[in-house]
Amino acid sequence: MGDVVRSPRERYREQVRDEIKAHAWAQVARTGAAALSLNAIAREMGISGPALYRYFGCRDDLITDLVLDAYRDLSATCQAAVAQGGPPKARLAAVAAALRGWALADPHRYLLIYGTPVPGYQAPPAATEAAASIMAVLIDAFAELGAANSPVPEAAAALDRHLAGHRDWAAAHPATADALRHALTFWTRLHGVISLDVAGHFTGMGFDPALLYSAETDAAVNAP
Amino acid sequence: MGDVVRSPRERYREQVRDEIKAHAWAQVARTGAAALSLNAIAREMGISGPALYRYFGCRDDLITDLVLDAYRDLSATCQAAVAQGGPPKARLAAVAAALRGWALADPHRYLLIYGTPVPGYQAPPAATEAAASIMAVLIDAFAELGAANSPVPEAAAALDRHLAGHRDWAAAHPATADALRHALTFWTRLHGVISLDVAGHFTGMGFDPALLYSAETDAAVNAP
DNA sequence: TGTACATCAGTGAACGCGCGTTCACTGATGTAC
DNA sequence: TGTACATCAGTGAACGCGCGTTCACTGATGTAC
Repeated sequence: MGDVVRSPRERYREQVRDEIKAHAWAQVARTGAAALSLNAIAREMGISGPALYRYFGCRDDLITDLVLDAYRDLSATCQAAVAQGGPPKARLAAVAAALRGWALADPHRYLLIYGTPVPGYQAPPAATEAAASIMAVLIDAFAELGAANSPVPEAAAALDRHLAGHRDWAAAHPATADALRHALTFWTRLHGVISLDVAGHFTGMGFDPALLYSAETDAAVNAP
Repeated sequence: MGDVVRSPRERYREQVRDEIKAHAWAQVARTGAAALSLNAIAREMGISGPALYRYFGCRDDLITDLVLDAYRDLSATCQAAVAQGGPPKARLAAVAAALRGWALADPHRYLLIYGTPVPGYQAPPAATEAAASIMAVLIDAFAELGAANSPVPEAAAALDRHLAGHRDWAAAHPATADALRHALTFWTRLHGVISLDVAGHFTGMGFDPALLYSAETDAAVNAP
């Protein structure tokens, strides 16, 4: 409140900020975040380089904004997918599909948050929190799903015992270690397929990554 | 043959090439491959920048050399792990352990080949072949292991049917689609854990990635 | 409603930096007679 | 064994480029009386 009514100047500022970010995203999509250049953005916008400093303190501030926007957008996408309702397994499948769709729509945006860290750039704490909120969606769904009936292999059971005492990342969640393990596994397996796909490591192999992704989603949802 | 006896000059050339590459690796380890600089390497070596052009045609040639060396080294590491003998499952577990050890020993080396592509750099065909030789190790092991007894879920069965007709990447292998699927799954799952680990996405979460890795290795080896 | 003042977006010049790459050269090392 | 020549590693100057960032400024927009 209070900022609901904005002066024309404030509206204008926000507009230009958004335009800068739009060009930044286009540049990230083209060459990746490491090559992001303030001068290039200014050139594309038809303004001088120093003008950008009215809107962002420095290059890293811009990147931080992009990172946070990406996290927020992905988090919202996952939450929207899970909110479609239905049984837990269907909702998890929906999250998986949404995640892949989001990643393929703009590979460099996915790589910006989950790929090789940008050299010299340190992500802010808010990014970690945003990442945690994405995990929370998964934890909730697996918690509702409950443990599988099939016996848990020893390696997985060992992980469960460990997670029971090492759950800082899910401190706010009352979920069982079983749910935490499933959420972690879901995340790493889907990331495994997506990141190799997005980095081009499947090209030339001649199979359809979508089918591999489906199989992995299914396996992660139904894992013991 | 013929190049077994080398002139002092040839020996010297090779020595300097190796030294350049050693410094290049150190730089990659420090800041990643995208930031690799010929001038910086020359400076570290106490020679002038242009001197490097006696050894590498251009910056991309150096990167290509690093990429190929990384693939070759990883391939040899996996082959050595598999060659330790024992039943297929034990050998696959050995490969998994070797892979993680190799990645953690030099995270940026792993990211150089499996991470976000270096902007503007196109990997040579030889790199794809090297990558295929790593997959071959996995395919062989799973082929020897044979299909699991447990029933195959529908999503996995669908992938099997697809792979039976889309196996360009394993054209040289007589392995069943089942073995191909297991090899793919093994690769993507382990990559999922390793890449998130190496990119620092587990830091602050408070659990031990090694246990997650063990559980995933176990699940991939014993998958239906 | 009109005037005086404050705010602030954007400019253009400049700084210092590091990059990849070329070029003509020097001087040491190796080769052939 | 000694001399003449060819090879070739490495140098230093230079090219053009783009980067992030600062600074003093102009001129338009908004605010207060």
